[in-house]
Amino acid sequence: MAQHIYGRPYEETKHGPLFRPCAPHSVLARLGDKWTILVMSHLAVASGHRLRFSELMQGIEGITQRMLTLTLRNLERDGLLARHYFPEVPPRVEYELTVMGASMLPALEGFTSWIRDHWPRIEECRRAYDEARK
Amino acid sequence: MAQHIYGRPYEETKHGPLFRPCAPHSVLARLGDKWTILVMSHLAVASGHRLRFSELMQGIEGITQRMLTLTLRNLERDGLLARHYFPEVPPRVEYELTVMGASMLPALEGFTSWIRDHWPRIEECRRAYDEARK
DNA sequence: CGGGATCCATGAGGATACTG
DNA sequence: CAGTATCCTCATGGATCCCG
Repeated sequence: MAQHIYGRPYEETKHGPLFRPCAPHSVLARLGDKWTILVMSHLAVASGHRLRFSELMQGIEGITQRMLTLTLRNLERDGLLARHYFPEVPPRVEYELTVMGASMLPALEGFTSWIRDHWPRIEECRRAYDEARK
Repeated sequence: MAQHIYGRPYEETKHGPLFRPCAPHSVLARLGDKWTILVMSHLAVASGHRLRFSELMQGIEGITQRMLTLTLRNLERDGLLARHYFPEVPPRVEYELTVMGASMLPALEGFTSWIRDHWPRIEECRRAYDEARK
């Protein structure tokens, strides 16, 4: 029988619950990568007007051209980002969040605040753990 | 000046907002890995009684001993999981979520439901994107 | 039983150079 | 300006074997 806990599906077997890796996890995996949230946040702040490639680069400390390009392509592929290309000389490209993309960060806000509230304790636990095994 | 958007900090400069990679992101990165959520979910279902290493292995399809060990160690290090070791022969080890660990999945539930609601559309966007560039 | 140790394949991510 | 194209390093994760 299919069950859920906190939105995650599992099957109830005679040996106990059985969890499987599932496809939607790719969304969390993407969010967990190094630059995605920073790019989306920058676009969210700009909400209303689009941002150019160079503006995004300037606004995200340490990102390289390559990683910005890859991050933007992945977001575009998922339908979270719209890319507007103008074949002028020199070329101009503008980016903005789609409606779906704009709805994502607010949905994550509850968890973001959980992290903010618990981060000091987590850091403390890590230090204690590392210290005990040094 | 320090500002925030959806809980994420950034600095307002004369060239526009500036975002930096920040440490708490490691929590999201950990959640984005392959097994963490499945392990935590299994422990959450068992809430009230502890689970043994072998029970966790059985309940998570495809996980190897090595990855289960690594995932458990990381959770323990962050203070999300408690490990109880009994030096018998053969040895027995029991795991349970800490109070902080137990509070994490509920905090994530809002975003989990966002994923569930938007997943079909994301899949559709990916197919369309891949099709257009084939 | 619950790992640790080791080896290996893959992919993320960084540095640099080049281009339509 | 907004990328590609290469090359490189390192971390993640899988497979296998061994051990107290």
